[in-house]
Amino acid sequence: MTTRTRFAPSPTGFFHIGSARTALFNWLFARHTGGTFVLRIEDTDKERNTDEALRVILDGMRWLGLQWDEGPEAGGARGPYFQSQRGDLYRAQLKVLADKGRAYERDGAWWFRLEGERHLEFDDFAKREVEKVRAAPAVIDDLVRGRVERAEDRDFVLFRANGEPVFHFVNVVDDIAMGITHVIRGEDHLSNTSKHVELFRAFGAPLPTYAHIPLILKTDGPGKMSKRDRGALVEEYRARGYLPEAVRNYLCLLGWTPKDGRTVLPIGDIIAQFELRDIHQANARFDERKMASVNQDTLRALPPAEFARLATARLAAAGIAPPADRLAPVLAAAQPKLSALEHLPEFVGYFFSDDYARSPEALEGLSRKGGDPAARVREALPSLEAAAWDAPGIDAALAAAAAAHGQKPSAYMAPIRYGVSGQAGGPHFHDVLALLGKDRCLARLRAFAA
RNA sequence: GCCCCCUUCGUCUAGCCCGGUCAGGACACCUCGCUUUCACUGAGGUAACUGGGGUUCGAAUCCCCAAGGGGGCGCCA
Repeated sequence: MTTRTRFAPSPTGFFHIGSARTALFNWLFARHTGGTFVLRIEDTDKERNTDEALRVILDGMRWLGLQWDEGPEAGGARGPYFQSQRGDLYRAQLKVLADKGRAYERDGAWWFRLEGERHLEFDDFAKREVEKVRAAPAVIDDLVRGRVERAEDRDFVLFRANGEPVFHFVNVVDDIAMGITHVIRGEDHLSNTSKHVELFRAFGAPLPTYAHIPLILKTDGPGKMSKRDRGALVEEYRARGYLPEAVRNYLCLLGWTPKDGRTVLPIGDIIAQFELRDIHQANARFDERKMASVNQDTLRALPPAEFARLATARLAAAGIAPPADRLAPVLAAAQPKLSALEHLPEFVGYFFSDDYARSPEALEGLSRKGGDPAARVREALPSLEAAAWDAPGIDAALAAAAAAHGQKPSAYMAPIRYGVSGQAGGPHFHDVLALLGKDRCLARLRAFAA
């Protein structure tokens, strides 16, 4: 039997990192098993569904490289893939349940009828007397959680009085109609799964295999990641210049661990190793620093041509667009030292303009550990002016200045770097000086020392 | 209030199923090295089995209880 998984987002205008991870695990499992990955849009709540909201999801999925086999803009034999277009099916399936005596109308809405002894009881949560049912517990054989039993104890709504079907109903009807074999979703759905099992059984349909994956929690503070948390939205990483394969790689690490012990690895290797049984049971806390570290490693490992392509676009967006022949050597020097594309403009901007920003924090740090940076530059200037402008020549100049003023040669490097770039860090010292050229370096150093 | 899930370094985790290792790795942090900066790199270091009972010669690992964390309980998805 070929596997069929699905990701069924509701277009809210955001692509939450937790949703992306759910989509990712469904995609990974489909790819691992050679199955089909379906994208279904749960847009039953008409109020807040817009084209832009849909785009956020589709663009985000494609950006992460999670191409779906069936769904919007991909087609497929089990469509349409928008729930807003499947109303006839839902009404027909409601009638099926009604004919079996498992659905009934009350207060203008249609309800699912549980099987079991009924009685009235005061409900502490609803704060009123309600009709409870002693139904047999639904049994879920979850690939991640193991055997879970939970009993529903109240009839629940299938169709609202306004004629719209509710999530639990459309979700199950579609999963049956679309032949979904594995339901991989967040643990927040585990308690609701008993409703879904009741529906599958009422329809006489076989249960899919369930895998409820752990949630992603806030970095600090209580609860799961929410839209308002920093780093919670896929589109945020895209805007900041994160590499999609790095974001995807990090997401794999929340709730799953590669068997080979690597943390940064190609997606093909992840697909080959990915098993639902290996998904963790405990919730994972989001760590932006580790994500940044994965992004950094991925960035450094990029083929230089690919790095150059992305870097050029990033710089252009910041208004820095030098000719390719001037840019290429700078980018070659920058790639091994850069932590994120996001920082590229200030990392290399001073190569292309004399109007660059000086970092006050960098100056403060320099002064704190090395004395007066301008004084060091004044000491080094005469020998630099006489130096041959290559690494040995500059080293000799620094050594001469050091000998004359009772300093270590290294004491001059940070002040000189700051003098020519306004930064505390950057490409290798010698690369910076060579790429800027002697004249520009000396001019900047004189200005700084004055 | 009721129900469900979970519990190893600050964080992500390996180990747990099939009891016996100085409880391993990664990120972060700290220290030192690279006559010489750096968002680089190398070498070290700090740091964890939630608690209590039980079974056992022996428990992170098996069982029970408690506590803590998370989720669900809607005519939202």
